[in-house]
Amino acid sequence: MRILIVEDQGNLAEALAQILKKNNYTVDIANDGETGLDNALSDIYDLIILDIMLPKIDGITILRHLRKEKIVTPIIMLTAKGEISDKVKGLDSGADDYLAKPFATEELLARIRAMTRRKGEIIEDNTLTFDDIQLNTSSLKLTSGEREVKLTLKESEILEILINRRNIATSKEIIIEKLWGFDAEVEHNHVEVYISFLRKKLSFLASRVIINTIRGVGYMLEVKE
Amino acid sequence: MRILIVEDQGNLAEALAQILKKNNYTVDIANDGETGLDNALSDIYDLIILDIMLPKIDGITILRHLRKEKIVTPIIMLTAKGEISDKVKGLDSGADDYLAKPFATEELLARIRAMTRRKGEIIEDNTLTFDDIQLNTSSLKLTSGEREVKLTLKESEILEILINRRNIATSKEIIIEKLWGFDAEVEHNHVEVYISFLRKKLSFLASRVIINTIRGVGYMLEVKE
DNA sequence: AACTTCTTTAAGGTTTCTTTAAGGTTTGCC
DNA sequence: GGCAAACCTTAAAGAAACCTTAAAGAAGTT
Repeated sequence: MRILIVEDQGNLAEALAQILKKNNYTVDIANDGETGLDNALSDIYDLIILDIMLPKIDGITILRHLRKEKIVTPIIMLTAKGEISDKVKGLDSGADDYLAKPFATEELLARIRAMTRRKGEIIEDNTLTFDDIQLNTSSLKLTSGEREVKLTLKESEILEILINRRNIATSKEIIIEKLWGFDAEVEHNHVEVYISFLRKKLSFLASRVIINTIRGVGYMLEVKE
Repeated sequence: MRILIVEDQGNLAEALAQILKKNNYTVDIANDGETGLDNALSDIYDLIILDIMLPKIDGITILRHLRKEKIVTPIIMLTAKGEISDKVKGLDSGADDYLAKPFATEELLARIRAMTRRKGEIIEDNTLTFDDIQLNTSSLKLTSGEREVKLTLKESEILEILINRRNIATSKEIIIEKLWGFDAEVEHNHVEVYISFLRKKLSFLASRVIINTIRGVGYMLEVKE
């Protein structure tokens, strides 16, 4: 799976590339609109991540050009926070999705997966299990025995991380990076609040699962007694 | 694994180099910004530790230059305590991490490991064993037979050092350096207090393991009888 | 526009860990 | 034995880290 990143901010492009490579994508970077368009025209990519503000040729123009050339590669547009009008322009011009900077790693990966999913592909079962709880990351429902609660998106994301890392403590920094992204100005207290919400819901479910605090290290799921 | 240290304070650079070499890294030192940049441009390093305040060329400039030259080696910036704006500048310019002086050896090593970790690496099992005790350095739980106690972060760090150096006495200075950093103003009594806590917990576990004092030298784990 | 739901902010409280400090004990040496 | 240095232990003060809650703010819906 080959992805092209068209982005002039070197550090952002690199960071992105790093993440994508870790997730087994092949990545190329173009630092300005001109090279970006050239590369994209080769039509060898499965996905293009395209910044709007670019030197030489801007993202919207590239997008229009590509669609005119009948290149239908899925495209995710990157836009600075708040540039809603850009969003509209992007979608109008045939972008498949857009993402505001700064964005959370997990969110980008989720969108890429959604975007590159082939039609007819088997729809996965989105259920994660840990001891007596089951989390459906798609419907955001958490179940234990006969009881069930709805989680919010952030609650579900945090629980998902904790379930996936079951045997290793997860620090607040890791959670913040996954949920809010790189340079997000998010306090530790955010995480604490959500952990508190999750604990309340777990206790409502009367589950044996508890979220254990390891002071100075992080959080970890455990089974009571 | 080859690391470049760019740092003008000779003693700090040497101390760092010592520690890294002990941990099986190959280390080069550059004493000013100019040599540092030259060396870094060779692109043979797996990691660069870069001080911000440097003669000739400062750290931030070096960093920008490297990123411009498409050198993506992970970089850890060193900053004097409290220079938060420097931190921001560093990350903005594409640094991967920063560390305030003075720093604890273990923290530096942990960050280096995190930074140089290859993708897809198996999540480690965080358990250290010595005779009849097992220490989980992630959950901070110490187990022996059926019994289990929770350790605090510092207790766990000290025990980890003792287990890793099982056949060699560990001085208070070494422990202080690893837990609090180089020039930390920490008394020997701190270590004594924690050793005392650990002994109490070991005895609660009814383990055969004891912490032996070697007067004038340090501490060492041993098995009773 | 009113409503609902989710997310963020903020404050105060609680718990736990770390540090301090002081008095006691052991050890080696003269 | 007497002394000093090194070490041990403990309680309590101090400092962090964490928890919880309520309410404000944002976003999306009807």
